[in-house]
Parts: sequence; C-alpha cells; structure tokens
Amino acid sequence: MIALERKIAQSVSSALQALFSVNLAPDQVNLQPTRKEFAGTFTFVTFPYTKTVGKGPEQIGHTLGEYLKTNVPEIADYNVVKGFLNLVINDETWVSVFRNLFNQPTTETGKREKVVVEYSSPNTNKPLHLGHLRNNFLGYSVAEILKANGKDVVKVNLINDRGIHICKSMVAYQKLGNGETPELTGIKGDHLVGKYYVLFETINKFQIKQLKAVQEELFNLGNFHSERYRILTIDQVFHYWENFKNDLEKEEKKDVAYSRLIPKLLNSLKKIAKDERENPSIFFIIKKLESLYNELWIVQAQKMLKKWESGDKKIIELWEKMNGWVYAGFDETYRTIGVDFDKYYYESQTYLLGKDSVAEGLGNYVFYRKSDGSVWVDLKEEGLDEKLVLRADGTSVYITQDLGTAQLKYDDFKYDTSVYVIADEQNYHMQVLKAILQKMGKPYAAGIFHLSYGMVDLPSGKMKSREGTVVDADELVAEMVETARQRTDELGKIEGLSELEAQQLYLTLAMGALKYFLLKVDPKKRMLFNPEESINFQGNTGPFIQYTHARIAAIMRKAAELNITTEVNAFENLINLHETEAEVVALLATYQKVVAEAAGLFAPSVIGQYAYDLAKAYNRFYTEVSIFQETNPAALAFRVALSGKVAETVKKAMRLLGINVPDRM
RNA sequence: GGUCUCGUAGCUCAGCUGGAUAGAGCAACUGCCUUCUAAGCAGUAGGUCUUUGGUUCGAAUCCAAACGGGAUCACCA
Repeated sequence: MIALERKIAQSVSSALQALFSVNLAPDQVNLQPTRKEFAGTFTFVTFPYTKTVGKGPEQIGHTLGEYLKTNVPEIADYNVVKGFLNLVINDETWVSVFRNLFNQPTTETGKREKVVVEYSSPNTNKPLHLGHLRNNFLGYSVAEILKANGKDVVKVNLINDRGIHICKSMVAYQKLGNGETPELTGIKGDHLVGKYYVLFETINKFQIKQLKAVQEELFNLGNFHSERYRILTIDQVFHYWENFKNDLEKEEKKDVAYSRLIPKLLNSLKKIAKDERENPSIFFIIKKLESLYNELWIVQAQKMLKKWESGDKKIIELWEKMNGWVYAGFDETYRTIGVDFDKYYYESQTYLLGKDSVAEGLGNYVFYRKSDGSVWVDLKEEGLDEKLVLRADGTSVYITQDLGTAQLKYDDFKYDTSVYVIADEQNYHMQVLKAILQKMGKPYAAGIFHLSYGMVDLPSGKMKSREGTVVDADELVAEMVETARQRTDELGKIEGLSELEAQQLYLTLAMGALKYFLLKVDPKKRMLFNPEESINFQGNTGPFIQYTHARIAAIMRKAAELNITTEVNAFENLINLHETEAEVVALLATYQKVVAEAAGLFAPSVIGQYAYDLAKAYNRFYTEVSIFQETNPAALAFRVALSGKVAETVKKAMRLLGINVPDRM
C-alpha cells in the first residue's frame, strides 16, 4: 500500500509537471482516502492549484484524471467532484498488492532502539481496581506495539512496597488482625491486606474528626482570652484550623501532614500554658489533645515507618509477611489478565538511591541548599517552580526517589526511551522530573516519555476508595467471565469443546471485551465505565473482532478439508474482484503503517480502531460474497487466501492489544 | 486564582498534519439465517461539532476570548 501510494503520488507529481508545469515533489502530493460514497481509493485535492494553473478546480481534476488514466496502468478510472479528483485503482493492481503482502517477509531493523516501559507499579496496600486495569492494559499494549516496530523493549514494574500506605495496613492488622491469614480466611492476599487498609482509613477518619473537635474547642477558648493569648494562637492555631476546617474531603491525602502539625501545636500551647498558669482549661485541653494525638493510628503508622527504616526486626517480619500475601494476590491477577514483566524494581530497595543524584546536583550547582539544610532546584527558567529535592533532615521526597530510579534504569538498560505509564494527575510531577534531569545534563533525560492517561469514571462520578465506589479488578473480571459464559451458552455454538477449553474461551472473551473497551479510547482522555451497559459483546467490541476471527477459522478448516490451495500462483492471474475484496485488501495493506502510527503516538486505540475496521470490512465481504460456491478456482483460492490473511492480521493486531482470538466461539 | 487539559448524535466514542453531504457502536425502528458461525449484514431516524470572533478558496480541525467539566499548584506518595 505504501508502495502503491508512493507510485500514485509520483504519477500525480509528474502529471502536474507535464500538464501545467507545476512543480510539486512526490512527497508533497497529499493523497487522502476517498470518501465511501464515491468511487475510488485515493483523492487528490485540486483547490490549491487553481491560482498557479489559472483554471477551475474541476477542469484541473478532469485534465489530470484523463492524463493519469491513460498514462498510469494502476489507475483504472477517475471521477471529479468539485475540487476532488478521485482515483480508482484497478483490480489487477489490488491482486498484486495482496500477492506482495502474502509472501512478504517480516523485515528486522538492524540497530534496535532500547525502550523501557514502566507500568502497573502498584502500591502493596490494597488490591488492583479498574483504574489499574487501564494502566496495565495500556502499558502491556504499548510495549507490544513498540516491539512490533522493531524496538527492544523491557517491561518493568516498580512496586511501591514501602512507605506510609503499607504501614497503615500493618498498624490496623497489628491491632485487629487476630492472626488472620489468606490461608485461614480463604481471602486472596491482596484483598486481605486491603481490608485492613480500609479499616485503617475508617478509624483514622474518625480519630481526626475527634481531634478537630478538640481543636475547635481550643480555638473558641482562645477567642475570648487575653490579647497575648490570641496573638499566639492566631498565628499558630488559627492558621492550621482554617486550613483543615471543612477539608474532610482531602483528609485522606493530608492525614500525614495534619498529624505533623499537632506536635507543633502542642509546643505552642505548652508555652502559653506556662504564662497562663491560672487557666486550668488550657491544661485540660493540652492533656486531651496529647492523649488523642498519641492514640492516632496515623501517628503510630509514622512511628512504624521510622522503625521500618531503622530495620526493626519485628516490623520487617510483619512487612515481609503481608507483602508476601499481596504479591501472591497480584501474581494471580496478573496471570489472569495476561500481563507480564521482564523486571521488577522494589521501592524498598531503591528509595535511598536519589540521594546520590542530589549530591551530584549540588556538586554541579544545579541544586542549592537553603539555610535550614533542605536542598532545592530552581526550575523557573523552565516555566516551572522551585522544587524541594531533599528535606532538611536529609530524607528523600518522592521526586528524589524518581531521580534515583531514572538513573538506575538507565544504568541497567542504557535506554533510548523510557516510558512511564502514569495517570494524568501526575503530569506536573513528570514534567518536573524530566526538567530536573535535563538541567542535570543527563543524556537520557530527553528520552523520558510520560504516557499520561485519564482517569476512569463511573456513572456515579469519580472512583473513591474511601466511599467504596471503586470497581475491584478481580471482581470485575469474574463478572465478565460469567457474562461471557452466559452469552456463549445461550448461543450454543461450542459443542464439542472440553470443559477446560470452554473455561479458557470464557476468559478469552471476557478479557477481549474488557481490554478492548479500555484500550479503544484515546489514552489521554478521561473515560466513563458503566458496569451495567458498557461491556457489550456486540458492535464495536472485542468479541465482535474475536468473532470475525472465529468465523474465518471455520472457513480455513473447511478449506483444508477441501484441499483448497492458497498458493500465490493459484490466484495471481485473477483480474476481477468484488468491491468488498478490494476494500479488504486496501485495509490489509495499511497494517504496517497503522502499527507505526500507533507506536509514534503510544496509542493502542489506533490499533483497536484498525482491527475493528478490518473486521467490519471482512464481515461485509463475508455476507456479500460466497466463498465455497465460487466456481472459478482462482477466485476461490484468492478468497480463501484473503480470509487467511485477514485472520492472521486480526490476530496480530489483537495481540498488540494483549487480546487473544479464539478459533471457535 | 495561576498552569495544564477536555467539550462532536439521547449515551459511549472516532475524526483534529485544515478539504466533499461530520462517522461508528449502544439505545429505537425496518429488512436479511433450507447456502461458509445472525456475537453478523443492509437500511431508517437522530448533529447550530459548547459559544463568539479571527486566519482563508475552504474550519469539528489552526488562533483568541468566553462559558462549562477535570487535573494540578505538599518538606504525600
């Protein structure tokens, strides 16, 4: 197809030269696909040349068309509609295009570009949900697409196995776990740990509410006390209070920050109390606040994190045990949804690495130290802001770790491109990361690409784990499998399959529906998932495309039975094609181009759209043209060969989306 | 409020390097299974492409502004 298009472009170029002395390089000739309602494959727009040629757009079209028709063997006919010249390719050319396609060897590029694709990257405190599925499917698919374009791809999973989130689950488990294990309860490991995470959040929310009530009490007290008192509190107390009042919405994310303020508050209060000895209510409130503070689970989680960092044996043991449960659960889910990784990184092993980068940045004067000892980078020139890269106490922040892992990945793989599959809420963060690395003069900085994807919404709005509105990945998959089973049984087309084969088919269909649904939308866009009606098996869906493959598989079985040859020489002299056949050939011929485009855009949706178009075109051919009734052996052989090629292409395209196609369904 | 992003049929989405009467699927309605799998095919109906200006032979597409969603603006990860 690419060759054909180039040929036509060349012809148009030389025709323009010969007829109108217009100089237009072949690669400047813009050929677009002809609209369905007109005859033709390529359309050349003549409007832009009316001035230089001095003729009307239609006249140019006719003159050009006539010239091309008589001088270019591939062009069978033409028609002109206003400024559009539609060129019709003859059937022999299509047969020859197909022939080339048919025995085209897959060409390997010499020097292979190295690409690291990081995706999934879960936290180990709760099971995967719908949002993770989009991430996993995208990452896997993009990796496959890049491979198909000759890249040397490494799939990497950076597991967030340490930090406050896992300590939260651990604290809750320590308090209320009662020795539960996945084995004892029969609950999948990641779900069991998730249960304690949710428990933590519930208690935490309640505790913080309590604390805030005391704070309010305090503030009211401050209001009618002495000026001096109020001065102290207005600066130190009122500020915090205002910030967090009515801010329950964001509480979940801010609990750590919040809890850090309490000791400061207590300190100020103690100072006041010294001077206001006569006021017992202050003492009372300090006591109350202090005891509530100490009981806070979030405080205990922070303490646990400290212990973890200092290598406390007991804590490490518990951590390893619970993470082990989670990994077992994740592995099971990964297996079911069919994603895999070449390398796992664990944050517990990498979170200290970024400090070297900080030292390096300080040495280069890219970073600078503030008087309190904290380290910063100034990105104002890059249109960003100042960014902290190391706390005053010498501990890392998120970005520090990312600097470290970027370096580590480069040391490990010497990548040309490093893809991060991360939700769009981190756009700014990723921009900062890249800008810092660039500023540090890292050779790999330019190769960093943030594959940013939009959130998955539910009809009820955003998914929120706190409100129990998340769609659990395992549950969703199970429901999908059940739907696939019901649907398949209703249709009753798979007699003869063993129970095991049937089970595999249900999973194949379920994953086909789910993956196609999540991948057919442009990654950048936010999307809506309606569990009630979104997942369908008809129309523009995974199973529709899978069905097309199963149909063709049946044809190929029959063709084999009838000993029909699909050798090229069996049909190479065919000169007439059905219109639907030419259409299918034209689509088949664009496959390579589409795959390249998808890689360039990091967009599986491009492949999805193509697979759908191809399946649709084939189904039209299938109903309009009979294969085995055909008496002309060349036409028969061609149709079988065409069908086989479509099946092969559909299979390849769907593989790029991580979707398998069945031979029967 | 600053920055970024999105706004296309009742719903979910394509189309966006400027080109013809803006396309699919779902939902609704009408046909097509004695012939290779009807999870299919063909058709009907459904649109001021959020609005207003600009650029030009031509704008859903490019530019600007407004309106409306969303994200982000942590010494959280």
